[in-house]
Amino acid sequence: MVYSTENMARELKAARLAKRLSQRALSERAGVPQSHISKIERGGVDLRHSSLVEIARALDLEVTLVPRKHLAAVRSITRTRPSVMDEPAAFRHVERVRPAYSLDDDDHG
Amino acid sequence: MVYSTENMARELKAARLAKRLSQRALSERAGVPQSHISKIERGGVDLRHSSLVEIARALDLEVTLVPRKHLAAVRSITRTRPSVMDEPAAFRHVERVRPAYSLDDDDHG
DNA sequence: GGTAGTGATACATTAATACATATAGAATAA
DNA sequence: TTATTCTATATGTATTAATGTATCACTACC
Repeated sequence: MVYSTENMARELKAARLAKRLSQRALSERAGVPQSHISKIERGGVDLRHSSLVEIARALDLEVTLVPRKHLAAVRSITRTRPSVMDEPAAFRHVERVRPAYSLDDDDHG
Repeated sequence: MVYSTENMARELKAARLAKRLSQRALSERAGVPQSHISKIERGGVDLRHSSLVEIARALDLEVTLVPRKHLAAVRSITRTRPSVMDEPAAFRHVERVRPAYSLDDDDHG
């Protein structure tokens, strides 16, 4: 699976958890089956752009194109640090995720 | 075709033209057939995420998720502002003043 | 025990991307 | 004119996203 896909999957999952939504709740908001949400978050899907936008918006996120040279500045604005205790108990057993929307890039120069 | 797709198409085309690249030149950079670039820019394709990322990177752009509440701030950076590192070192200590949010925009919804 | 909520997974089906290759039309330059 | 460049378009094929439905394991709580 492509790096960009896995990375996006992590970001979406982190954003969902930060909003304390279950996959089913998100699936209703976004109009996508829960089974598909699951597959997406596990990195098993190379999302179509329109689908990504739909899901992102259901999470109050917008998909944007940022010039590379402005990436650091953008990251400094969008960085957040969700606390473990912000999550509902039901989610705490879930694998811990990194900060939402961190644009940590490695792959590809 | 979906709005988000058309909008992305416009942004990609604008970015390509800004870099003064032909579709063919971009297709070689991104490893995608020129015919596909054409279709994309005409809004006839709902790109997969990995494809979008490839093409965007060939244009020195990164696909990012931005929380809606930070959109205005991000746009004000992205708009056309030169990055800090483009300035002579001697000016970098000067506090940056933020112009009012520019209203010109081709949205994102 | 039972119930409810969560996420992962399976399956069949439909629809669409992505690709290679080729070509046509418009504009420009030699 | 000819040649070149750029964009739009067409055809055919393989891959796969997306959907609908359903089930299973696990956890938490009554």
